[in-house]
Amino acid sequence: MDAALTLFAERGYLGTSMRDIASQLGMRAPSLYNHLESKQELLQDIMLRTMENLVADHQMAVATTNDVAEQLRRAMEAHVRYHARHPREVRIGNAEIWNLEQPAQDRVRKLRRDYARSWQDVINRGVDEGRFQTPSPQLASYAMLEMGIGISLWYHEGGRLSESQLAYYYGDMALRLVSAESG
Amino acid sequence: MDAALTLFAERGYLGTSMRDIASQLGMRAPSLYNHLESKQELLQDIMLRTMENLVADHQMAVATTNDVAEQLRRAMEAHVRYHARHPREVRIGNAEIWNLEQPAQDRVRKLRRDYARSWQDVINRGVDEGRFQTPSPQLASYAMLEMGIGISLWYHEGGRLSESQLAYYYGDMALRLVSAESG
DNA sequence: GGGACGTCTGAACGGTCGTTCGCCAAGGGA
DNA sequence: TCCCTTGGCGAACGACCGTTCAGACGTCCC
Repeated sequence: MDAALTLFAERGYLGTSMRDIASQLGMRAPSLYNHLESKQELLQDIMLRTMENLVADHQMAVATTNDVAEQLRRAMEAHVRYHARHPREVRIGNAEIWNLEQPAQDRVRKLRRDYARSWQDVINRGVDEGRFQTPSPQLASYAMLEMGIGISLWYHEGGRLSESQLAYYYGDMALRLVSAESG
Repeated sequence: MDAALTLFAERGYLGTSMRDIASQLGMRAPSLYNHLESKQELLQDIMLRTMENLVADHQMAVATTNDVAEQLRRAMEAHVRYHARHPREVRIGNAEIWNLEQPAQDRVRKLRRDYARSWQDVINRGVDEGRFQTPSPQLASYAMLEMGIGISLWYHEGGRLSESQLAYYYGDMALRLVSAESG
């Protein structure tokens, strides 16, 4: 539900009441229960869908080439584009894991772990092939993941930089981080 | 208050009740009001103190040298060390701005802006001196700031990397990001 | 026309929240 | 000994929370 996305992103899960969401839709709170089970279900749907889409975009991006430097660039571009396009989802995803009840919380954590591991695999392969150079592939991957997250906080569509410029610059920075020649 | 720090960091400001905090101290909630004005006062104290200390550490680090590459390295090291040493404060600082009432919220935002601007100044100077190379000094500064924030989420003292190793590696990555020769 | 269905609603539920109040025990200065 | 301060406490406050429920309305098929 779009209204919930906006409100959760702005005020947080606990800071948003069912009455708030309903009022955004011109209804009263009880009416919501004709369309959903509970507030928690809303959060779980949002977070699971968000992580699954992110991972899907990532895998698609990595699969489009065999050149490891190009893989890293495209992974970063997909990462950045996703964060620029879905800032509300990402903000919720990063802030509200603790408010997710089990077993959904563990499912999201597993998706995150898989995502991080896939990044490390790319970097490790680059190091093995002698294309990348870094003191710690793990730290490099963490840094790259984090770099994208901030985008969801300040990027908005009409800004100085287009989404494509943003993606290109961040892809560039990812390659610099491991001292790679740009693809 | 140390108990509030831990609880706010774990469950969030809205997810923590005065009864929770009191119970962590072996008291009942009303007793807390002998020592503080309100729950909001707790949050404001934590966040203002945190940002002021971070800025102070940063300015101290940058002032210790005139070489711009070394300034960038030391700024990143101070940034990383602060996030590794004060994970609870940083987590709260990043998650709870929206729960800060005015005028404290604007004060914190201003401190953040000043901090970010100081990073951009260093990078811009490096570019002007021909020591750094980057398509966008602003994006580079955002990326560096973000890189540190994640540390507060996963670093703990007994981990595989010591705080000093962490600081060194991240300083290294900051210089790589702007393609600078290490100091 | 009539009943079944989907949807919105006011009222209300039990619970938790931040905070206030009046009371009580302990301790120290006179 | 008396008094005053300090700090902790049970009870209680009004507000708000997520959710339930019985009813009211409209729309469709028969």
